[in-house]
Amino acid sequence: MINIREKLAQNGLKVTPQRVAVYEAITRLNNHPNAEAITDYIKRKYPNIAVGTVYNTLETFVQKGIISRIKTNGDVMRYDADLNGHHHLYSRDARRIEDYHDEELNQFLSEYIRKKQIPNFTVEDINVQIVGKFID
Amino acid sequence: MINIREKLAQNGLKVTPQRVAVYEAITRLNNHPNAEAITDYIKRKYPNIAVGTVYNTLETFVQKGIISRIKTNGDVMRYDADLNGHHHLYSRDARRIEDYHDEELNQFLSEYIRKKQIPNFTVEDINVQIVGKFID
DNA sequence: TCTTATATAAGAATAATTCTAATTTATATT
DNA sequence: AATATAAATTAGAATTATTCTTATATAAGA
Repeated sequence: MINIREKLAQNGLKVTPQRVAVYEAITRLNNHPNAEAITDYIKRKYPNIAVGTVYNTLETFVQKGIISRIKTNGDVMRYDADLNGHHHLYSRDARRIEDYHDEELNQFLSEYIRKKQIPNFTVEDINVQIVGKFID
Repeated sequence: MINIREKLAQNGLKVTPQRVAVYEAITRLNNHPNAEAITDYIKRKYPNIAVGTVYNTLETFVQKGIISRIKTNGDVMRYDADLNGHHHLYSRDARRIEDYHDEELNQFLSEYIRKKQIPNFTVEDINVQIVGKFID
């Protein structure tokens, strides 16, 4: 578990209650929330936060590598505080997104792609989206 | 190469010049265009097409499985007329997206995921996004 | 405590997409 | 070929997510 205050300081960012709140919202919600869900969550304790601040903060965090953005299919941008290389399970409509951790798969893919040598392209990250149906 | 007129008929869709134009724009542009690029392309020959029609048409095509939408990272929705299972290479900013065809990888992944049996999830599609730098 | 660069609030602006209602058209039927 | 009708298109208004602007407030170092 990351200490967000330290992380902010390490990145030369001021430690503000808004930033701490945004980070906590993402980890607490824990379901790849979008900006609106994050804002709503924060407003329960901190009703005056401006949406612009939430968007700014999210952008800053993504730039600094504190969180990541998740690519979706027709849905709005969503965010993830888990930075351990992992993949995602998507419902068809991408409304629901869950983590899929699989170290064996990570190993295989980076090795495979490294060997394959894609011409004119330097690989930085590999990302698997598994689309299907959640049963529950 | 698919005959779009037949494809429309097969799907119970009327064969209109707008629909044909949208499909042709996506195949001709061939670089995962967004709705704006598609509209601009069509307007050169067909200046009166309404943006709403382009959006409707894209949505209809996606529903019917005639084209696919591509998930991106902060960019707008983009479209692909190539339905042969393939993956994508993304630049960091996702401005540039290229196809990555690799049948061996497809084989491996579907086999791997099938064996792995993700609990409470039925896999329908697997999608690899390779993020990195294009060299050229 | 003071200074100042940085961050935030509030709301206006923008951009992508969707919606609405009137009109037109593709296709099935005569 | 003409007609009927369900479906599609147009034009522009509406909506929604996100970004921008500017004045004010604040964190952190001196």
